[in-house]
Amino acid sequence: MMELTRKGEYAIRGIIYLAQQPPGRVSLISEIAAAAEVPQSFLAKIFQSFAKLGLVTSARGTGGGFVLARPASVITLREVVEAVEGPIVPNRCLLGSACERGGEPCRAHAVWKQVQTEVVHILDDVTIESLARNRNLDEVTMESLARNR
Amino acid sequence: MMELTRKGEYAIRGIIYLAQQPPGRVSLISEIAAAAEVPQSFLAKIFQSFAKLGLVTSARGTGGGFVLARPASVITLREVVEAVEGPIVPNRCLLGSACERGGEPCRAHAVWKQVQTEVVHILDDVTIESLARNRNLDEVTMESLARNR
DNA sequence: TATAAGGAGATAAAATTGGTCCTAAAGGTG
DNA sequence: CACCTTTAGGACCAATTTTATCTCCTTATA
Repeated sequence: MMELTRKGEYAIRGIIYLAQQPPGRVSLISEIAAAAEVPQSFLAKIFQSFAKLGLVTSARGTGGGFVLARPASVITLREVVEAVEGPIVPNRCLLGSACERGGEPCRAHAVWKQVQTEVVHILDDVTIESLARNRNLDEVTMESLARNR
Repeated sequence: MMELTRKGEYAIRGIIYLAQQPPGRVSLISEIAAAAEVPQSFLAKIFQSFAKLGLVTSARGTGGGFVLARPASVITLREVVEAVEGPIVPNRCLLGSACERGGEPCRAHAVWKQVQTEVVHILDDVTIESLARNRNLDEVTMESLARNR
């Protein structure tokens, strides 16, 4: 349950690669795909989404390619995931008022709302910069644990 | 992203109905399906899973049907969801060591672990009894008013 | 005129959302 | 006891949707 698809996985791998490049360096989709080990044609569409949402800047033609549109420190994991997977919604009932049966929202409505809030909060607190940084995961874990009290 | 399927939705609706019955009362799958407004043939399979996992007790033949195997107060939402949707896993990489690339786990590994822990914790804290209970006093009030008329 | 992204499909495989039909168990009846 | 009805168990089927790619054509640009 609640699984990220390959699209989300590839999106993260791809944008982390971009974040690891020297600032301003332009990367080709072919280069990113090779480095992140993801299918190029698939990644191309993922980066189209990124560009449309203003996460990356794209340029066509010779010398074209992709660059982060903002510093990696102000791009959150949530933005990246939602860019390709859509909003984080543990149950459809959180979208339209689609869970109303007999005039009442579904019994678990408040629980799903809580799950959504929690997950969004976690992903909002993770920047692409922190993921791109070369450090051991223990440190990252300790940090987020500390933030969460 | 991270959506519960209809199977999970139906599972919750179905077991809540069971929890709302007088203790020991046996319910037929046809009855549960009608009350919860879910396809009977689909619900039958869901309850098979419940039975196999010991969430409900089933009996065949005349007088047969389903009863909760434990008090609703000690059945958690997590158990119900995992019974039909499988373990709560926001990313495949949390299962086998399938996210290793170049000897390293994926960059976001710790984040997914944290998400998993959080969600599991929330769902573990919700009992079917709490979901089955009448939520607001207004409803109860309206009901007894209607009865007294 | 290369080059590289944008965008519109096309497609195969897998998962979802059901349904059908037969079997097995349990109770009731003559 | 034999038999019939009832009700869950289980195997299998099928339509639809989603996932995961790929291909090809267009557009912008150095």
